[in-house]
Amino acid sequence: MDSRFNNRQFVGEFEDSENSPENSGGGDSPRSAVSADTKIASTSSSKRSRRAIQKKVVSVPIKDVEGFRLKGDHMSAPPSDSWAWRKYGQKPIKGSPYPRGYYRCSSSKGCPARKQVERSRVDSNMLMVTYYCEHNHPWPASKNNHRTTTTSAATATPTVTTSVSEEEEEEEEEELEEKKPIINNPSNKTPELIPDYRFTNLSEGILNQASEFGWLTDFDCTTNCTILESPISTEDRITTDNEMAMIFTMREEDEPLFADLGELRSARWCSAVRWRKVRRATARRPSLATTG
DNA sequence: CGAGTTTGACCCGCGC
DNA sequence: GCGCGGGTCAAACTCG
Repeated sequence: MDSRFNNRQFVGEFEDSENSPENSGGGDSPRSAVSADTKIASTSSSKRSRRAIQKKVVSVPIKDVEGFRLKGDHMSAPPSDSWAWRKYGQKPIKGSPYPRGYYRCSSSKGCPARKQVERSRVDSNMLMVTYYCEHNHPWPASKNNHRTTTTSAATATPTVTTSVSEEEEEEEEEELEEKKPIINNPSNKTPELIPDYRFTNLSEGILNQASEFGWLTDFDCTTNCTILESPISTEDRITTDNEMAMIFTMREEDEPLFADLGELRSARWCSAVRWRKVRRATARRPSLATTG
């Protein structure tokens, strides 16, 4: 355990797919002869390769979700991510005053991608959006191919977490061990002052992972990453020793990519990505100063 | 009329 | 073995 990384707070959450609720129960009902495509993250995945499941968690401040409204307990519009989603269920979640909505990708027939939307039980101003997709199935890589038909919420400020199966993590971990940069920060500089080159290797690793997630590859991590150790939300339940955050600062030339992000653009930051691999790769990194 | 949403029921894995 | 909790189904409903 590296206590330096304890007690940090992040937007979003991180779980291995196999430990996620989706794999701990239900959803594999034999009564339904339909929808092998709907079972991708269910227990039936044990018959598939564990690596077949990928999970991405995005945390969105509700205030940034244009069109997001609550009708009683119901969400009238999930956070838009440029893809079309069809709601197929909603469930109250124990311990949370807010229900969880279940969405299936409707952008292409048979698309196995799903997502779950719920309000953070810790910070009710945040929406937690969890995406699931088979590892060998292309995420809706093109925003154009998956234009959402739901109410626009394109001003959302996403914080993204990706996860991969343990099996794959182990392989990647070996690769990262080889690449692992020795990072020191004796000056305890704030993240903004930390030279980007310190994290170049890490960024490459992230990009390899991000390539699985279409739009995430839009980010040029190699030159625009800042690693955060500071709290970026009050989401304290998701702090673990294996997490850290990366902020992708936005360049002038990147702005058209985010032209529809409203306040996000003015904030000049696009996304935060926590990635367990990065945490491991930076195990030797001393504490960084926090940012606001 | 088609597409999307709501909602109660059903199923299954897990913990006790 | 049983109850609980989470995920999904599918009929009914709503909306454009």
